[in-house]
Amino acid sequence: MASKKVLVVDDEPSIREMLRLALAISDFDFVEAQDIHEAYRVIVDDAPDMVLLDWMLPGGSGIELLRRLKKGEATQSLPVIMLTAKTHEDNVIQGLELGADDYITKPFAPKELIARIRALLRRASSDQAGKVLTVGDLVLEIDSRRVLLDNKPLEMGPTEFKLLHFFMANPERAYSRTQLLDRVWGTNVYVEERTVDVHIRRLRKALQAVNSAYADLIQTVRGTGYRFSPRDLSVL
Amino acid sequence: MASKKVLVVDDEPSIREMLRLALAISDFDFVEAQDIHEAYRVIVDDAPDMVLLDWMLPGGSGIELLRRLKKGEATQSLPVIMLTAKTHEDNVIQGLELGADDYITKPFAPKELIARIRALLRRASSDQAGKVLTVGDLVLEIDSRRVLLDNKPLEMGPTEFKLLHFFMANPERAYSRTQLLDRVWGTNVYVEERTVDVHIRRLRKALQAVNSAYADLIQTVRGTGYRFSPRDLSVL
DNA sequence: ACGGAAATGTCACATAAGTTTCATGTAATG
DNA sequence: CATTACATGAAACTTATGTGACATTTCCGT
Repeated sequence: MASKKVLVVDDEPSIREMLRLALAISDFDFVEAQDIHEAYRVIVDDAPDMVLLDWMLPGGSGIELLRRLKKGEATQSLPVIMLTAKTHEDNVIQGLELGADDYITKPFAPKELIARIRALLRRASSDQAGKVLTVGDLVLEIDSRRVLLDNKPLEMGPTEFKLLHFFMANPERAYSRTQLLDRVWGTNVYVEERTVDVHIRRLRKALQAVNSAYADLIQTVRGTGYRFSPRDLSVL
Repeated sequence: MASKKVLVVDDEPSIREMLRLALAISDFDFVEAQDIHEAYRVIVDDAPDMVLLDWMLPGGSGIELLRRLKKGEATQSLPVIMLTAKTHEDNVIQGLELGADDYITKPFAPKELIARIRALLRRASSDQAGKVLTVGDLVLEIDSRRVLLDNKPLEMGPTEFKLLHFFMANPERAYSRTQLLDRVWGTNVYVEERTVDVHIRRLRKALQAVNSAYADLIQTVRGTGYRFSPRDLSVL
């Protein structure tokens, strides 16, 4: 299973390093940012599964980032745990009101932090359970791990399933091969970029086998990568 | 006998810890949740045999969870004991009306709690008696511990029976080997994941021996685990 | 307590399925 | 057209699952 990716936002390199280690031991993927600006960029580009957010940051407090995240459609359900100093209890309240999911006061035991992260990710993924993604007559069932087109099951391998899942969850946007590798294959996997092409082809093939109109959902964006575009589906 | 699994839903870590101990002493399995969201997820994923539900919870009172459980087909018969503060007697009435099976007011003696849990589980398991699960011509009789296909008895060991029972109660969903071990073998059992394969094979073999079409009910979901899917049964 | 049947879990090997890379063909771009 | 990027088929490889056999344990009847 691809491990979950945690974004750590803290201006102290030493703290980031400590967290990197703690997370690595528990088999989490790790990305980092020193300020909220960088953090936002990482969230958009790397799509972490959750955020560990320090409250005291130079150049815009964590609260600002949190507010921004909760405003955005795509980011509002991203789980956030805040890291606060013990003294600022009012920040905690403010943070929770703004939609942080949990908080932990510094200094903290890595073990506890990991436990909280696990709990939070579990909670978050249970929101996914029972969910079904739909585009026209194309249905992707997460629970049963199946894809149906016109009520007929589609044959595809695990990678194609993940790829389609990603596309259906992120339509109408072009992704580079590198981005796809990062987000579908997982971080720190190293394969040729061209491999993506092959899986795209297999996915198209699977769709085409049942209903050829649906193969066009996956569009090549020359010089960039690929895009999943329900908008252009003539059948709809 | 696999011990019964009790889910404790309480936001106080200290109370969860106390209950964990009390339950461990009496040889119950234990799972926990801090809020109703997490609780629901645990119910779906870990299938506890009953729930100890605190009434006062942040982010959605216990009443909400209870309502949700009673609405769901699969969860409505799950036994629930509520934990309430002495002062809120009206909550008790409301809870019982909604379908809680029993209540106990805090503070309580662990001994009494255990007694109530035992009583409730006894009651609940006798409700199960006489029940029969059916998929097409496949009939599983819970109390006689028998399986019939086309009116002919199927030969299988207890583990295969439990496995089939679980599948028939939870169709159309892919389960990992780990999940199956958790839910069919029981918590804190330590066996190889691949053991599941062997039992799956024995179960398929038993089905095939009588009616080969039914062997396809148990599908391999490569990279994930297995799925029981009546939907694809051509005979229906 | 004892022997034997039944059930279980583990292993080793066979087979199947899926993935990546590569070589080559084809289409877009300026 | 020359160039670049993408599509595609197939080989080489990797990984996951199926399967039979066996050692061990559990359960019974004696």
